[in-house]
Amino acid sequence: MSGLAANKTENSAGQPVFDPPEPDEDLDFPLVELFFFAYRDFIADADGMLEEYGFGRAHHRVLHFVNRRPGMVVAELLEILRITKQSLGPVLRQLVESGHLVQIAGPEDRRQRLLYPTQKGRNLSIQLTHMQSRRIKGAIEGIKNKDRESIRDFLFGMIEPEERDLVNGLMEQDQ
Amino acid sequence: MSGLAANKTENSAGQPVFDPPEPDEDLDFPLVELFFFAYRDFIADADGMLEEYGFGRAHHRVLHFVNRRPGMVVAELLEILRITKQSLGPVLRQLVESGHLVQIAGPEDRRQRLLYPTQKGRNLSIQLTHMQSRRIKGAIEGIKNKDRESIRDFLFGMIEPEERDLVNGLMEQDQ
DNA sequence: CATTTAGGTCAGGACGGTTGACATAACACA
DNA sequence: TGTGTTATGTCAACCGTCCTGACCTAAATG
Repeated sequence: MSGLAANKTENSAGQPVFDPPEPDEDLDFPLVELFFFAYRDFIADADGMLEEYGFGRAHHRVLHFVNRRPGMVVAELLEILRITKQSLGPVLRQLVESGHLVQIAGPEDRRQRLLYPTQKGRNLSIQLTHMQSRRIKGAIEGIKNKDRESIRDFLFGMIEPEERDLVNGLMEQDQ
Repeated sequence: MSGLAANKTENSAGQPVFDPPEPDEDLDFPLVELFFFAYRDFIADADGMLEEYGFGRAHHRVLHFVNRRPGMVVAELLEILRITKQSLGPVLRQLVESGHLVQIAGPEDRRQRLLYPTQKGRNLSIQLTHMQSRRIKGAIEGIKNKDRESIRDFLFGMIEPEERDLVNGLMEQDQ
């Protein structure tokens, strides 16, 4: 009974089983899967380092964006991360307790809590970004026509159109 | 007290606060962030459709790889997904109960449970991949020199080197 | 003064993962 | 035959990261 080979359609228990999908110009399996694997390994770089501090990916994201935008208020952070304040709460508290971030009352609106990295938080964030940048740099060096612009345009094109202004705002400090 | 502007280093409660990181050739903030946002929106496409079935991302990944490799055994799936069998268990059971997958005893080694999609499972997987492929296609169309090869090489270069053979094996059916 | 806003917190729950321990069926081998 | 190993499944306990709902304080706003 070798009838279940991948190229034969077969029946079992009344349930039909099927061959692998045919190649289709609108089914780009290779790029879909490469994106999945690439992101998995891209994020794994940082996971190990974060583990040493007892941090997870949520801490990483908060640390990253506070370093990118020192003085950010909590509401801005919630908007970027698209999570609720109840979910941000513990993460923020741990980062403050561990001395990676500080919260300072807003100079004009004292209800606000401006978020700043400490030197410790800045160092960790830079280390994490450094690891990820090295992987990106290595990947760009591996392609035929070393075209950083194309990669940037491609990734930007992957972002939901309505989101692009928000992301562009975040990027305005660099090109 | 407007001394907390982003370009001034300041002290508060004994904790130093800092300026945004300087541009650095080994700190590619734009691409790091674009990768984050791109993956977020790439994955969000599928989430809505999955929600209608009460499925999450774990179901998506299982459904995808079983469709790509019909007849895959459980151990192979665990290796690709890098999760434990305890964590796969409920996901697999739900997909079988909902009629998206079937499990068939291996014809040679009857301990094995060969995984096959049903027509229902195949349809859903193709729908999901179609959405994601359209986003990728749109992103490639948006770049200057429409070079699919470069994108593929870039994403492949992002994958952990020791993992590349495994991923290449998965891709061998297409170019 | 009343209302709204920024932020924090408590309670309860869901999902998706983990480790450890154990069970079952089937294969492999001496 | 028996013994050990392999493929898979399951029970229990736990963790991280999200959620909703409800409620609170302090400060700004009218």
